[in-house]
Amino acid sequence: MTKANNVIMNEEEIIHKIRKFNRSYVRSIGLLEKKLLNSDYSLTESQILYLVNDQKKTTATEINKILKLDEGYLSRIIKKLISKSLLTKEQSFSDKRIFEIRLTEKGLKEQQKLDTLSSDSIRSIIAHLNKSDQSELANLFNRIMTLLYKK
Amino acid sequence: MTKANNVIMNEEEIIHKIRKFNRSYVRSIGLLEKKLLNSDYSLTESQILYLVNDQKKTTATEINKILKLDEGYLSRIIKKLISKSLLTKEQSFSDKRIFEIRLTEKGLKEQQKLDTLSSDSIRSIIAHLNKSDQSELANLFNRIMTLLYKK
DNA sequence: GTATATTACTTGACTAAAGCAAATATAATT
DNA sequence: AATTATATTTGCTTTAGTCAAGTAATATAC
Repeated sequence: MTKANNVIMNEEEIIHKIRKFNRSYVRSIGLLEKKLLNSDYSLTESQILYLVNDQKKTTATEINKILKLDEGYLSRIIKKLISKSLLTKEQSFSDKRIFEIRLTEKGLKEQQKLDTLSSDSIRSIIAHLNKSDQSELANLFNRIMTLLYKK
Repeated sequence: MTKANNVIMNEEEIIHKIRKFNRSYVRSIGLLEKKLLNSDYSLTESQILYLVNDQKKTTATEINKILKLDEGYLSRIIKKLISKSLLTKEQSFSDKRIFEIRLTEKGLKEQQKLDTLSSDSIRSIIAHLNKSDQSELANLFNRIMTLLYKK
């Protein structure tokens, strides 16, 4: 794996570099997402479809542990996606407060379509790099994930 | 600098890793921003203040080359920030279509406050890492910037 | 040099996104 | 059995963002 060089930076410099990255990267990803979701689904809707697909069976509360939306707002979005026949909602037998949410066939197709669009948009931002640089990039992202989130 | 290892991945895997990063990282940064801007300024407003400070003197058009907002919306936000005495707007002498935008003293103070909050929020996500890992992290972000944007 | 097009910005009217608080239903706790 | 907590929904409001038309100044084309 990528080996760290051991030049210790001061905290200010570290934070500055991260923030600089955030400004460029988060902005460019944001613009890409906006463009590519144009215009069938909102970003939030597509995130919900992604999560439901990822978890196969889920609930509003589960989704909201990740997305942290307003509960009423989430409830309405789910309702909307059900009305478009992308999701189903079924009351749990063992706990009737809970409603299990799943993708329909149509929902799965739509989510796969969104997935492809999202992959395409990433492809476009790495297209100018050769294979070796692209692989390095993936390793860099991966290493950041490890540092930030695996503990 | 960080040395690439030369294992070439296939494109699918590369894109998968980048998207995985995006989901975690962009989401966590988004949540942080939301929390910390609570609640004096919107994210867009604070971005505008950041840009005006960065560029010292700018225009709506310049800002929008970066933020790509609706022009009418931007116009209104600027108006709002002027009404809060954070910005000034002055018609250019050489081209009277153009209005030069600057931070006021108060605007500068507010932007510095936001800047501090933003730095604090980054500090909080790297706090669990030792100095060496923090430096590595900054280098990783920096290297990504180079790969993606410098060409 | 005047008509036409373009640029920079603004305004009005609107839709979409998101937040807040109260309400309903069920389950868990005391 | 009464109280508290969880999961979701609804009504109402605010904030964010879009669209199209409009004004003013400048640049370009004939």
